[in-house]
Amino acid sequence: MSKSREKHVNYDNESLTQSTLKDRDVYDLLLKIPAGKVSTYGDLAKALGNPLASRQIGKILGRNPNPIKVPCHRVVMSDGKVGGYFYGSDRKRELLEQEGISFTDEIVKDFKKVRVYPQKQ
DNA sequence: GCCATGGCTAGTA
DNA sequence: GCCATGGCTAGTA
Repeated sequence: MSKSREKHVNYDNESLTQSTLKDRDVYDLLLKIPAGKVSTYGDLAKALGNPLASRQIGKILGRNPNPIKVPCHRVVMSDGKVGGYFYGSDRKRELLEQEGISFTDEIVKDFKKVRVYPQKQ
């Protein structure tokens, strides 16, 4: 795999938050997922112009600086499985259920209906 | 080398 | 299940 680094560094005030620019982009997208809806790691990656970066999205969500404000629990796997969560998948499912999402056998019920595709704008 | 993924394939029922 | 993916990190020198 390519080892080219090309590290992304912020030089504006936002760099003080110790989030990379890309992290910020991900969190901004998350804020566009309303309660009761979900999106997927892959969809966020596509929305940010890097369709193969779904795993990186997961890692970025894992270091979400503000789990209260930024709803990373609304991001699930492309097949409707719950996916990981800092506080555990069970907690993630509970949060989603509180927002009206149902599960059958660990899979989001009516996945197509509750799935949204946030765009960067 | 990992990894909060994804998509495709084989192989079962 | 399997393995490609790609960016970050631990750990060596």
